Amino acid sequence: MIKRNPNSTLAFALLGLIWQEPRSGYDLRKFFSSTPMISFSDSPGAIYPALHRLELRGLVRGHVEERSGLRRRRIFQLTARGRAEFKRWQKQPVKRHDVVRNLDALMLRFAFMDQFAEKGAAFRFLKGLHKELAAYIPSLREYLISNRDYMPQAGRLALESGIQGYEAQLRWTKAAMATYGKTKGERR
Amino acid sequence: MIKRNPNSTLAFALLGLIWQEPRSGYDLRKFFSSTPMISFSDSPGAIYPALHRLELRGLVRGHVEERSGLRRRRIFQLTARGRAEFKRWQKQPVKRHDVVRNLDALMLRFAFMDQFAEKGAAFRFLKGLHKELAAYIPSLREYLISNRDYMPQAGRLALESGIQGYEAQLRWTKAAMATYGKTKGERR
DNA sequence: TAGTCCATGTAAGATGTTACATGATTCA
DNA sequence: TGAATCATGTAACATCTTACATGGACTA
Repeated sequence: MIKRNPNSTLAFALLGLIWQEPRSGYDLRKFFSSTPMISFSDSPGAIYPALHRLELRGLVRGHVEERSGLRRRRIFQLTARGRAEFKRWQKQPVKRHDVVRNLDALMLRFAFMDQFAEKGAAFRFLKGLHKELAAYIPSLREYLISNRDYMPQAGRLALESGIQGYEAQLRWTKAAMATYGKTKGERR
Repeated sequence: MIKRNPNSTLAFALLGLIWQEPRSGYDLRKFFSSTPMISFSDSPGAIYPALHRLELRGLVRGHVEERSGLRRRRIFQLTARGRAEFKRWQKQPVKRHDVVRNLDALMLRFAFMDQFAEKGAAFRFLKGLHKELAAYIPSLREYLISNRDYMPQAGRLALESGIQGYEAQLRWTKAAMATYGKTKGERR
């Protein structure tokens, strides 16, 4: 029977890394702890159960590596199902909800975009992200203007921090689109 | 017996809002869904259980509002323990771990800073945040420089997005410190 | 009377955190 | 021999998500 649970952000991070090259749980933990993907937990209590779930769902397959010395490692690879599921995740349209609640997951999706998604997916993703940011930022600005006088100073500043963060993201999005436009001769 | 569980980010958001003024679960849900705090879930399945936990732990107290018509509301107030717990949370030092894994919670802490924390806490918070950002950003830059050539293009771009987000946060932090310096005559 | 808003709640289920446990190998 | 590193795992616990349930009052 097919499990109908949506995979977590961690699950997709694992799938993406394993697709890049087969890796063990330990490899993945080390990757998280020693690269900017440090924003993911490298705790064994998160990673090993997540890998087992992926295996149960048929998205990865692990096999024990034979080697002398050292404790045996289980190396995981993506299955065809795993690759399909990852692609499905990558090509979902960018929703406001993602921008508001889950920007990190969105950027994770993008990070693997030109390795595993179809041609043009990265550019489409950026266009969608641009659209949602360009719609969301003014609504935050309007809230600030209307409520300035009723908000405590720190609250006001905190909101400005959020707005400026989204504005930086918007600038990045434009620059990234230009990159793809140039590199791939993509047109709107 | 005293419960030793750390409260969640949502729990502290609820405590801060209830401290501002007594509110019902419904008030809190509406606040989340209609302001930039939309980044919190307004789902009843998150909010009502969280309020019950806070009450169990003695951090809030709810009482049923008497009124004709409409269904009764339970209005919550902070207890002395709730206020103490919130202050304790606010004055924790800024750690790199917070910057890397939980920047949103950090900004929530700041958002209530000049209402409920002691004088000078906001400025100290900003100094700590500045220090951690100024230390973390170069380590991301160095990773990018060392690994540029081995990273896929989208991965590189995603990392740049993260760096630029942190840089925007750093600029904001400096500007906010200047605000407090001016307003309060605070000195380093 | 049907729909919408006010208002609070629970149930099932998955995921994540922290802490603990274990065992092999290498190196000082 | 003790410490560090490689390597995988489990247990307890809390929290969150989604979906469902309920019921009063207002209004078109």
